[in-house]
Amino acid sequence: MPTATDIEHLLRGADLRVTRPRVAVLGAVHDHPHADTDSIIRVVREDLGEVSHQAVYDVLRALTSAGLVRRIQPSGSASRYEARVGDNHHHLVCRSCGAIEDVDCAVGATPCLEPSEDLGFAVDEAEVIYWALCPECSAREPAPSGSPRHQ
Amino acid sequence: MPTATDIEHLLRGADLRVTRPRVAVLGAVHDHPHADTDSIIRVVREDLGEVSHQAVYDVLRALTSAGLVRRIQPSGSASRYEARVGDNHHHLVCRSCGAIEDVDCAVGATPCLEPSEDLGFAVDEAEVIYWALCPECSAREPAPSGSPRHQ
DNA sequence: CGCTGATCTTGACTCGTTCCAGAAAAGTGC
DNA sequence: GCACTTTTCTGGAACGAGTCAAGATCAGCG
Repeated sequence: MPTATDIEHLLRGADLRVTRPRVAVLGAVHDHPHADTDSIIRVVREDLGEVSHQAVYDVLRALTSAGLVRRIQPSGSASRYEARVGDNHHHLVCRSCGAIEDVDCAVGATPCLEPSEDLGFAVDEAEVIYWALCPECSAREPAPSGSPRHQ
Repeated sequence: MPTATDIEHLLRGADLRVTRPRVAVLGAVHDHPHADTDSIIRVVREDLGEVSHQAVYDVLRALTSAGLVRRIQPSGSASRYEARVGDNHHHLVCRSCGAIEDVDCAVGATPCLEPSEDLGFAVDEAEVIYWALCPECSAREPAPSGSPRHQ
């Protein structure tokens, strides 16, 4: 939970101008990991009053390409963002309700970053998604028989 | 490359009615691994003449939930489908051109299907994507400086 | 052959996201 | 503080991927 000043430093460190929308968005992403764009817009507006959705999209793009946030797009749901970057952790995603949890890399420090054969590709990231049913959902619909609906 | 009859058997084996669109779609997925929905529609139409996009979407959904094809959705690109199912292999995806290659699981037979801590989630699949630059693209734009555009 | 429910067609529609352009506002370096 | 540049705002409009709904058609069964 970085303070407003921490966030300011983060922005400056990434050569980004410090603006109120940026501080608010980055703060929102820190406070609500895995939030989708819509929730972020809502949180930011609670904080600042009216902010155009356009601005939020712009800011999220800027932060993403500066590497301050990471964008994740699990199948069939809108983009989500998280501020935990740099460490390479993975995600548990519930097929039913879409809940997302962080998990540390199963294999080790420099984890799964190496496919068995790289075919000449220059790999820079390994993204792992564990598809699952979260405890609540597996209680509700015990056997994910047939086809799990994860739209 | 299964023949039309093979495909028919596959469909029947999965308790699916054998219709011309289904045969064509399943054939197309076999012939064009990692094709997106649009390309599949195009291929199917070359084969059968007019087919509604709706039908193709329906068929792909049916095939996916029957387990005859697998749906993959790398962040920021449309759904793609492949007919190689059952073995759990992973994908190399080029950030620049979107090319996809199969790679076998790096870790072993029952591979990455276990996060370090599962938080009570019932994991049924681990999806691994290696983000990379393919040989052609890394020749073209040597240093992927700044933010790779992979929209 | 004829029924029946599964499948396909048609066309409109939602959703999340991006693009546009000009004007206003705000951050930064001097 | 000022000028310069970037960012944001307004309010569109446009986009692609995917979905919905109603009716027509077809596969598979007896």
